[in-house]
Amino acid sequence: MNTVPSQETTPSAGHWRSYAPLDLHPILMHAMRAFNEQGYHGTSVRDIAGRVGVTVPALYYHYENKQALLATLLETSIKDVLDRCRAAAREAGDDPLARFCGMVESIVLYMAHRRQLAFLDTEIRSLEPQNRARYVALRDYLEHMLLDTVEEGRAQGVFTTPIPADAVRSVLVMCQGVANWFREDGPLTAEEVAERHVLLSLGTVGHPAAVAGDVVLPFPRRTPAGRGAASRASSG
Amino acid sequence: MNTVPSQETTPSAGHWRSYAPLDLHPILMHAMRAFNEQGYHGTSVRDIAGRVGVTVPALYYHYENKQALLATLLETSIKDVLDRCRAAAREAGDDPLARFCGMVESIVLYMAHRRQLAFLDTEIRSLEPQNRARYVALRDYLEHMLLDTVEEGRAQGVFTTPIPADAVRSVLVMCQGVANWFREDGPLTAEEVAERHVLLSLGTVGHPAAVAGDVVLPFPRRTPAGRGAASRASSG
DNA sequence: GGGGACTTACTGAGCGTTCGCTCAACGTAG
DNA sequence: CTACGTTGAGCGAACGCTCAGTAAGTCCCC
Repeated sequence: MNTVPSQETTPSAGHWRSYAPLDLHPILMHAMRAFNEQGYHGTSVRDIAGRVGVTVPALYYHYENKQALLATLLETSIKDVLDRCRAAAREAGDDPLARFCGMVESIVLYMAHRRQLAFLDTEIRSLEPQNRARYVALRDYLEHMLLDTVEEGRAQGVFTTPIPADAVRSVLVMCQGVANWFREDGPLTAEEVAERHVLLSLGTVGHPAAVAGDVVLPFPRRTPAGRGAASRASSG
Repeated sequence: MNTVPSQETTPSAGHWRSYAPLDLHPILMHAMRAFNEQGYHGTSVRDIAGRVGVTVPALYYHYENKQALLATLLETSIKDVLDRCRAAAREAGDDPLARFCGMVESIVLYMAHRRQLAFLDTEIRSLEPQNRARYVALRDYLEHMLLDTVEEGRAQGVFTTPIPADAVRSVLVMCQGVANWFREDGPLTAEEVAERHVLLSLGTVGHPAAVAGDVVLPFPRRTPAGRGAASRASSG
């Protein structure tokens, strides 16, 4: 069966910014939560079944095994980021600066809105080689997309970093990091976090205007300053 | 017993840059490797004992339980980073720019030279609340140190980021990220990676000179360009 | 519209294995 | 003779997973 969320693939403009409540098969939903709280190996099949409110065999009726749960979740997740990032890039057109900003925004929005799915990235180690290979290939593709944009921007003099590959990896790492600390009830909305990370990322790839302070992004805040990192809780 | 590495705390200048081969009690060493490869819950006590070449009870003679192995490893690790980072900051003196660069360099050097220890950071979730609290407190202290420096630099006009707290968190995330992908046999040495991350971090906190290209760091390379991310292997 | 064939979603029981951990006993070095 | 470091044997509990079986629905044929 492997019922998967409808994936929200309507092609309307800016659709990559909109997030309906996560709609996963109940088994996947509870597996995701359990894996987040206890990790893959720390979660038993009985635990997942218990959360769902069914027996263990019912779970095996829907999914081949425990591994398939994780693989399905991770693949669902990376494909959604990739789709949204591609949509953002398409919408931004050919200008490397706009593309870069759109891609970073889309990725960070995902990390915040789909935090629990995105956080499972820490569990790739628990994927069997074949599943991991598929996942890593998709993640590499995302990195490749971003790197192409940065290198084009560099050719046009928009980005000044002498080390685009390292810059892109760092940008992705810090975007991914959002899934580690973002909390819905924190001081910043997902949109604000995305905006801030666009600015930070521009600095990382060396966009002079951003660093000189010439790029003025609106920073609507729910708290006056910025220091309070909401819940620093180091992870699940 | 809980034999712990000699910690290399000689107070000579720049000592935070030097890394002797990791010298851990064999049990800790093999536990570290196993946790890296399979995660905490994915590793059995029997597996660790087997790697060490002793029986299970021998292991329990030296460490209270499996949890103590992880807690000891993580605490050893974070304390070492903290010591080195403090030493780097002390050596840099009062100038915020120099302090910031030194601290970032020291952290990245640690992530590369002590990759296997640093990578265990992904296992904090498996720490019991008490152990986790201690670990997180130390990590927060590190973040606080860096934030103070950045805010002082901001007051002096050295850093222009309007969001220092977010910038610092991002910098730390991207430093920590080094432990995920760095390989000793990759195209870059630990020192080169540290240097590059100093530059990237300067961009992230908005150091204008870095982004304008005025800060020229030497970039000795083992490979001509930079794109090749060595082994991207997503994790352990 | 009644009935056989088939499917979907699920259950209780339990398989064999492995888990973290313990205990009594042992050789050896000081 | 004592303390240290280790061992073989094994505890109870939990693990991932499978089995045979069943209630309820859907389908199409006549």
